[in-house]
Amino acid sequence: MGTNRAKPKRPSRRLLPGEREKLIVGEAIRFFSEVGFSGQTRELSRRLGITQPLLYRYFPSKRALLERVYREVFLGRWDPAWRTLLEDRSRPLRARLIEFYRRYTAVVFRPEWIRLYMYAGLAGTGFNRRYIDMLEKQLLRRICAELRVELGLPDSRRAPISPFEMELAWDLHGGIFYYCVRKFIYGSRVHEDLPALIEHAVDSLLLGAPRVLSDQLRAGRSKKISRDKLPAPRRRQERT
Amino acid sequence: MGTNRAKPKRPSRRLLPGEREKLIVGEAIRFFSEVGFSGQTRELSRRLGITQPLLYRYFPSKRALLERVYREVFLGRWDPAWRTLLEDRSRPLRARLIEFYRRYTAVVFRPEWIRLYMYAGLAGTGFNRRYIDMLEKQLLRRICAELRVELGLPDSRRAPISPFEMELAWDLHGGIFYYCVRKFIYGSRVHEDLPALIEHAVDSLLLGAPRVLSDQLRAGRSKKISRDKLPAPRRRQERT
DNA sequence: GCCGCTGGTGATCAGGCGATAATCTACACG
DNA sequence: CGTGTAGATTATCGCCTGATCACCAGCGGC
Repeated sequence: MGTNRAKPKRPSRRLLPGEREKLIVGEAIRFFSEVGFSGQTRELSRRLGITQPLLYRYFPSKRALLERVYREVFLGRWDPAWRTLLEDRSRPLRARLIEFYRRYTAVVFRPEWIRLYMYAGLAGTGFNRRYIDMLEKQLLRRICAELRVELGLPDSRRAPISPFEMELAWDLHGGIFYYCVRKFIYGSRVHEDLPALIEHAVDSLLLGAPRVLSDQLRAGRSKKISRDKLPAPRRRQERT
Repeated sequence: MGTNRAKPKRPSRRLLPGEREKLIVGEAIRFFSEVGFSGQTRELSRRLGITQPLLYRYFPSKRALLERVYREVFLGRWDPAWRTLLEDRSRPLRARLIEFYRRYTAVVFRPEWIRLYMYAGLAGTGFNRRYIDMLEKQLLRRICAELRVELGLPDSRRAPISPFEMELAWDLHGGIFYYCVRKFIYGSRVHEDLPALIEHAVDSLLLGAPRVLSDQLRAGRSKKISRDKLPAPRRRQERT
C-alpha cells in the first residue's frame, strides 16, 4: 500500500536540535494518545518522516519520551487566572462556575488530553495522582468554599471542607468529564451543546447541594432521614 | 524472584474441558482487566499454573480469548428486573432511582468491569458502542420518560425524548460512573459512602432538571434566558 | 576546497511474543 | 495390564520491537 509511498526523501534534514525535538514531541502526543503506550517507535518515526534510530538521539528510551509527553500535556495547562475567576465574589457563583467550565473544557478536555489521561490512569502512572491532587486543591476545594459562602453556611476556614462535600464537587466535575469521555474515548455521538450541559450540571449542584449539605453540617449525617418525596427544596437557610 | 517459586508442579492436571475453560476465562478477565489487551499469554498462563500452549487448545487465538472475555463481562449483567423497578410508579421516582443505582453499581461498576470497559473504549472495539446503545435504550430513555411523568410534562410517547434530555440522564449516570473511575482506575482514595453520593446525584437531577427542561419544552431553547442569580427554583408546573 | 562537527541513516542485535508441531502422560475401558 | 484417547507439556518457529553501532552527509570555519 503506502509502504513505498512514504519513501520520497522529503525530510527537511538537518534541523536545529530544538526544532526537531519539538516536532517529535508534538507528533508523539498525537500518536500515543491515539494508540496508547504500546504504540511502536517505528510507527511514530514513520509518521514523522524520519528513521527510528533518530528518536534515540533525542530521547534515551521510549519511556523517557513518554514521560516527556506526559509532562507536556498534564503540566502547565492550568491557567492561574482561573483562580481569580472562581473567587470573584462580585459575581454570582453560578456565573463563575459556568464560565470556568467553559474555559476549562476548551483548554483541558480535548481528545489527546482525555485519552492520555485515561491511558495513564489505567497504566497506574503517578501522573493522575498528581493531577488529581492539584485539581482537588486548586478547583474542587475552592468550589466547596464558594458554595459554603453562597449558601450562607459556616466559613470553610472555621469548619474544614468534609470529604463528602468534596464528593459533591466531584459529581459536578465528573458529569462534565464523562461527557468528554463519551465523545473522545467512546466516540459516541453526543448532543453537541456542551455549554447547555455545563449550565445544567452547575444548576444541579447549586440546587442539589443545599439539602444534603445543610443536613450534613447540622447532624453529621448520623441518622438518615427518610425523604423519598420529590424536592420542594426546603430552603433552610435564609441568607442575606 | 518468584520464577521458580511458581514451578512446584501443582497443576490438577487433566481437568474436564469445561472446567479448564472456566478457569481460563475467569483468570483472563482478572488478568486483562489489570494489564490491558497487550497482556501476554505467557504471563496469563503462568498465573493459571499451566503452560502457554495449552491456552491454544481452548482458544484459537489471543483475540478469540479476548472476545470471550468481553462477552462474558459485558453481556448478561443487565438484570431485566431493573426495568420493573424503574417503572413502578407506585413509588416516588427518587426512591426508584436510588435503589436502581445501588443495585446497578453493586453488579456492574466493579473494578474488572470498569477497567475492561475503558480499555475497550480506548481500543475502539464495538463493545462500548453496543453497551451504550443498550444503556440508552434500557436505562436513560426510561429515566427521561419517568422524569417527564414526575414533573407533569408531556408524555414521552407524544413528544419524543430530545437529545438534550438524554444528556441530563447522562449527567446523572456520568457523575456516578466517574466516582467508580476515580476509585478503580485512578486508584484514588474516595469518600467511601457511595449510597450518599447516589442520593445526591439523584437529587441533583430531580432538582436541576425541571428548570432546564420546562424551558426547553416550552421554547425549544431558542433564546437563552439570562439567569445568573441562584435558584429559588421556580416550580412552574403545579403537578397533582 | 578540505575538514571536522553533528544531525541523520542503514544494518543489525537481543529479547519478547503469538502461534505451531511433536511428544508425553493421565485416565477410562477391555 | 495393555491400549487408545485426549489433556497437557517441551521445543521451536517466525515476526516484531526497543535499542545500538558504524557510517554517511550537510554545513560552518580555516
